[in-house]
Amino acid sequence: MVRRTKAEAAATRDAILDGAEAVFFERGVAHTSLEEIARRAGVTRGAVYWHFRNKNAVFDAMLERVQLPLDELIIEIERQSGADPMAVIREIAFLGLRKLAENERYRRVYTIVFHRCEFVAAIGAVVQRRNARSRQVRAMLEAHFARAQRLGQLRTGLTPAQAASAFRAFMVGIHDDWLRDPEQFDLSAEGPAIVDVMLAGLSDQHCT
Amino acid sequence: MVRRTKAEAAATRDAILDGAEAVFFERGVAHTSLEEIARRAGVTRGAVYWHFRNKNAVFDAMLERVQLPLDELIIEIERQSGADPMAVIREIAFLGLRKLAENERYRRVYTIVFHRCEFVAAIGAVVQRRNARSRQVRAMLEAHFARAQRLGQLRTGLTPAQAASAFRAFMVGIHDDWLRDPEQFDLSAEGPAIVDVMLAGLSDQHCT
DNA sequence: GATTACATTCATTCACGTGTGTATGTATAC
DNA sequence: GTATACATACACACGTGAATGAATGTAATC
Repeated sequence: MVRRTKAEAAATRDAILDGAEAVFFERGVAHTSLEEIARRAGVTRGAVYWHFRNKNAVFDAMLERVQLPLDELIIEIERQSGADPMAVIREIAFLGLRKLAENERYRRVYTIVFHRCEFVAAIGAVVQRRNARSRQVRAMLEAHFARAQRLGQLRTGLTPAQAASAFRAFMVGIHDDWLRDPEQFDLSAEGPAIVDVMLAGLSDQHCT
Repeated sequence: MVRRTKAEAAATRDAILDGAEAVFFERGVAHTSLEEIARRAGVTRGAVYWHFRNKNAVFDAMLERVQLPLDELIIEIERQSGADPMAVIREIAFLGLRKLAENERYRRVYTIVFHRCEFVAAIGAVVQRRNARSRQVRAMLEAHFARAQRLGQLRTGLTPAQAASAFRAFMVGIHDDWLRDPEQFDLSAEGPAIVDVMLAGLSDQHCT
């Protein structure tokens, strides 16, 4: 069982990432060995070390598999409903919750990110990339809220930065809290109502 | 250096927990050895194994050191402002943020809980206790929001369960997001305003 | 288009370090 | 004198990373 065609090699690479996803989810990133990942993927550590430098690289690649498509979707949303900033915010929130509720891979990977790994200097590059991503998202949110403010849609007395902080905290919290115990409430059913609570807090109130 | 008085023994126990706190924070729970904890505490692994069964027991004890006082404070709050349910909610939120901003031990331990450990079956008891605690908090919140609803203080169309979910997500998110990068905004200064965004979303709107 | 030469894709093996749990030693408080 | 509060020592398992092997795809050559 050796030198395969390019397509077959790509398939084993994917199998390794699938295996990593499963084992990371079950045992946590730090507690899983490359041996377990390889076994789950039906290969040996040799294959893993061929495709990836070490466990961090596996983790990294596993993240990219779900983050890249999501980034593209967000860009798409921004282009479509670019006119109304609060609508963009709302769509992004709904998109996140829908992904969580419906896409198993997304749910599993983010469970790993939130509850099955340690964000520590040892995984270096991952942490830095995550922080960079984080600041990028924050900047995007602030820009939308600033536009909302100019349109009189932001609650009076609230700065765009504060709005961004509140919204981020809320979205991060939904992920963290719900993924910790998905049985605590029905995300598909209650999600939109819960998001609208946050949006109501952020929006200027018009009394009819 | 051996058999000490009871008070001295309790002091070394505390020193071990202090060391664990520091090393867990720096390297993550899974990546720290009892040897490192012992060294930081100025003792050997022998002392650690005498006071605790294993690393999980150390982690457990470290958590209790901050959770017990916090529980008592919340009980105190509930007794004082028992009349106004939304005021209780607000006080609890403020208390949490104040602890985060001011109490270094609280901040470090919760950084560990949120970003430096893996919640996986391997740490068994801790996970179960956390889930139990979680359901308990949720029940308390729902009770307060139910009372608020009867007083006409809850946003119309919102159920107490939804309100509890939204509030929990928000508070968890503040912890998760801010602790990941405390430099991203000034929690002491902006915290109250951000909390009030959430509360505004949860409250019924009175148009004057 | 068959052969040759080389690169790819893994499997296998080995050397090494590191952490754990326990057993044992020991001096002191009680 | 005995239980306590540690320090020391030991046996063991596990994981890593690199080195090596092996078999096949692929491309160049004739």
